[in-house]
Amino acid sequence: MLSKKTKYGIKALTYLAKQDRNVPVQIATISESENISLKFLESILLTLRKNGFLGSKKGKGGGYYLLKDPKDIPMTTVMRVLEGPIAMIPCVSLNFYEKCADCPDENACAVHMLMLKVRDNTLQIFRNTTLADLSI
Amino acid sequence: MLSKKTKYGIKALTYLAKQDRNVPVQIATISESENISLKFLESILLTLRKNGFLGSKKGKGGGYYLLKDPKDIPMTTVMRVLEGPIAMIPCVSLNFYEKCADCPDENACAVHMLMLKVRDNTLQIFRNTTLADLSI
DNA sequence: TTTTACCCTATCGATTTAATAGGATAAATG
DNA sequence: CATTTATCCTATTAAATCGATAGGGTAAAA
Repeated sequence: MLSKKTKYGIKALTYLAKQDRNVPVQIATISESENISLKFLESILLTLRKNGFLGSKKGKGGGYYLLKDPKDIPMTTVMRVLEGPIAMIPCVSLNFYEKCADCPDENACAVHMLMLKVRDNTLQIFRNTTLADLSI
Repeated sequence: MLSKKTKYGIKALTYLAKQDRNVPVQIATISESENISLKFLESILLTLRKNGFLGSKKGKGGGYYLLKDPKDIPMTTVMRVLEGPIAMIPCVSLNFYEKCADCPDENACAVHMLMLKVRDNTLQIFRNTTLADLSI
């Protein structure tokens, strides 16, 4: 299941991608437009800022804005920051690899084999889809 | 994340697919071979039996066995019974569809658009992969 | 100096997950 | 027919995660 954090994060990024990058947008504006709890969204945008996606400005006229061109933001990076691993199981994860405790041989494991195929495909989609593709 | 229930379920099915279909295999045998908690595996096999994948036999010489040829068991059916929806979000699910409360228009939603692509791809893999493919 | 809006940490209730406990039922065996 | 074997079934629980909220701190603009 995709977490609401990720869902809301993508919606917020998409919202920002449709705006003028030089004009900061307030959390409250996005919150109301996208029907997202203000405080929850606040923490999500904070995460996105700390991870280099957003810039922010305090005080009157402040808010958040995209730091990069949407077409230079592949969904892999967004997903990894908000959702964590793209793979369904750690033993096939590129960035969050972990060995299964119960599995003596990964190469002989049916689950590993199947989930590797799924990960390859999903990864390709996320790599080839940028924020710009989602903001039309 | 793939649940351990699904992971263990697939491993157990794979194990059974490698055996003679006419000879029941005891839970304890699979549990030991695959390093799965016996009681947990018991409940998983029960689910698989109730959903038509396995047959069972009680008493001495009893155990579980596959009801169908592994090549006639696509992973879609296994995943749906053990894991639930294949889609990452209910609004793009075929079998477990639910509308998002916050989303006024699915067709204009970035998350919907992205997750639909992922679901299509993942579904294709699960449809084209059978238990036989995983049991080599 | 007041207002505005982001910054940051802590906490909480609800849900889900993985596992366990403990006995009931049915089939084979001697 | 009693005993052993192995599945059947329900309930419970500990831990983790999730979504959301609370509440005050900080910086910038007017």
